Amino acid sequence: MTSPSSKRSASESISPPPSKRKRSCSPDSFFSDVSESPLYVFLVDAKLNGETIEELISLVDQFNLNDTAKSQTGVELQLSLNAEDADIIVTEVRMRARLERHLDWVTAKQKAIVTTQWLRDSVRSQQLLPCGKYAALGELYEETVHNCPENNCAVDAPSKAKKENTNIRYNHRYACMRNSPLNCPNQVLIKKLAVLRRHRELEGLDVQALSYERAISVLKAFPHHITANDVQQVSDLPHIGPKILSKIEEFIQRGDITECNDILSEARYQSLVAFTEIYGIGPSTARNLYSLGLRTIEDLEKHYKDKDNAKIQATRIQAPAKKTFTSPTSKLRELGLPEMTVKEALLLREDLNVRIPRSEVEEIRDVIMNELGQIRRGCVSMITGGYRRGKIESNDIDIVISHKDLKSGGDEVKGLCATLVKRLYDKGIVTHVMHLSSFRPHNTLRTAHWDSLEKALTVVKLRDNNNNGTGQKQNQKHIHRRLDLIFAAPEVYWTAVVGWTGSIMFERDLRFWAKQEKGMRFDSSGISRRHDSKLYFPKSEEEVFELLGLEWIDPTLRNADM
DNA sequence: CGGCGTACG
DNA sequence: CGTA
DNA sequence: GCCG
Repeated sequence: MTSPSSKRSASESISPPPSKRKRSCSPDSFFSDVSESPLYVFLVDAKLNGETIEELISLVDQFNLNDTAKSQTGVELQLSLNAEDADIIVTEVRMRARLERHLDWVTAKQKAIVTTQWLRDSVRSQQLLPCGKYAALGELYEETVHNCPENNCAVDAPSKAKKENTNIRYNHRYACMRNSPLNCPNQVLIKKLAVLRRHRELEGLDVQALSYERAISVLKAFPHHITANDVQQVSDLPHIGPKILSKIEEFIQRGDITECNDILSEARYQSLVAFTEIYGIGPSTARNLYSLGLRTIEDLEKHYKDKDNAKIQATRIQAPAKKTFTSPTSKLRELGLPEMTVKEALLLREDLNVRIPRSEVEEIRDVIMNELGQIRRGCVSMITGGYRRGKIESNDIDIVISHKDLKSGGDEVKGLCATLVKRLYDKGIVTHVMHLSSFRPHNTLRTAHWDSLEKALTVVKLRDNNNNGTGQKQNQKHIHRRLDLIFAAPEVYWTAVVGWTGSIMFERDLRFWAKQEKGMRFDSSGISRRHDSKLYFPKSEEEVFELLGLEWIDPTLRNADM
C-alpha cells in the first residue's frame, strides 16, 4: 500500500501535545508535531514586481491546499501584514540598509530572513526547508538559521526525513509519474516554448505540437531554474531532443528565442489565435477563415452577420463531399433547447475569456447542487478541473456528480443530466447548451448497466445580487461562465474524478501508461483490462492510482500543462 | 519506422 | 472538425 | 519532434 492515507497515518496515530510551535529534533516527532497556529510569512515588496508578488502569494495558497505538505509539516502558512508579527521574512533585498527601510534591525534579528527561492523550493518539496542555504543577508545568517521555523536542528536535518517518493521523479517519461506544480522555476522559458507549440498547432502540425507539449510538460516538473550549468541535465530529460534542446540553449544564452519573436510578429499567427478564441472554431476553421481574407474578430462579425443560423459545427468552408454529419442537435431539440451558433459564440467571447475566481466557482457549484437537490436526494459532487489542481482562477468549471448509493448501479443518476440541464435552463441559470450526451460502457455484452456517464457542456449566468433591502453587499455583476457537468454511475465515480481533474497532458499519459505498461484501458467511464475487457471499480482516488500501479500524486501536482 | 489518449456529436 |  |  502506497496510498497517501497510509503515509499520513504516521502523523495521525500520535496525538501531538498542544505545543507552541517549537520543533524538536527527534525523528519520531518530526511529522507528528502539529502546531495550532499558522506560520506567518511577511513579504518585503521592495525589489519585487507585481507578477512576482502574485506568484509568491499563490505559492502560499498552494502550500496550504496541498494535503501532503500540510500533513508532513503540520503547519499552515499565512501572510502577515507586518514584519513584527511574522515568523519568517521573505525578500529579494540583500543589503542591510535597504532592508532597514522596511523593518527595524532589532526585529530583523529575531526572524528568519530568507530569499524568495526558499518559498518556491519549500512549496515544491512540500516541506519547510532549512533556512541556512536561503539566508537573504549574510550578516543575519546565524539568526536566520536559529530562527528558522523548519526546526532547531542542524542545517542538514531534513535529509533523514526524506520521504521515499518526494521529487526524484521529475525526469520520468510519463507525466503521471512526475510532480508538476502550478508554478515552476522555468515559467519564462516555458511560455516561449508554448508559443512555438501553439504556432505548430495552428498550422496543423499536430505531431510537432505534441512534441513541444511533452517537452513543456517535462520542464514544468524540473525542480530548479535552468542555467548554463544544467544543459547536460536538461538534455538528459525525456522528450527533450536536439531541436528543442537548441531552443532551450538559445534561451539560456540570450534570454530569448528568436523563432518565438518571429511567430509573435506574424499577422497570420495573431489572426489565427484570435479566431480560435471563439468557442467552436479550431485551427482548421481558423485557417479557412483566414484564407477567405478575414483577419480580425470584426471581420468575423461581418462575415457571420446575416447567417443567424450558422451552426457552430457548420463553419467548415469546404464541405466534406460525402457524409453529412448526423445532426448534433437532435438531443437538444428533444428538450426544446436552442443550439449554439457562431453568432452566439461571438457574443460570448468576451465573457468566456475572463478567468473565474475560486469563490465564484464555489458559488456556482452551490447553486447547481441546490437545484439538483430538489430533483434527487443523495447526490454527491466534486469540483474537478483546474480548480481542484489549485488554480487561483479557472477557465471553466467542471463538476463531477454521482450518487452515494453504490448499489443502485447508476439508476439514481440515469437521465439526471438532461433533467437538471432542462431545469437550469428554464430557470435562466443555464443560458446555452453546447453539448448533451451519454457514454456507453465498453463492454457491449453487458445488459445490466446502461450508460455509465452523462455529460453536459453549458454556459451559465447567475442572477446578479440586486441588493434591495440589505444594501450592504457588494453588487457583483455576474457574467457568462463555462460549466461542464459530468454525471457518473457510483461505481465509476472515482475514475471520473481522476479523468476530469486533469491536466490534459497528465490525462494523456495516464491513458498511455495504462496501455503501454499495464495492458489496461483507462477512460473516464471506467478502467478495464485490455485483453478481456474485465472492468474495475476503484472505491477511492487512491485506488485508481494503485490499480494502475502509479504512485499517488496530489491534484495540485498534476499541472503538467503550460 | 510506427506511434503518439480516447470518446462523442 | 471541435471539445473535454 | 521524440521515443522505443
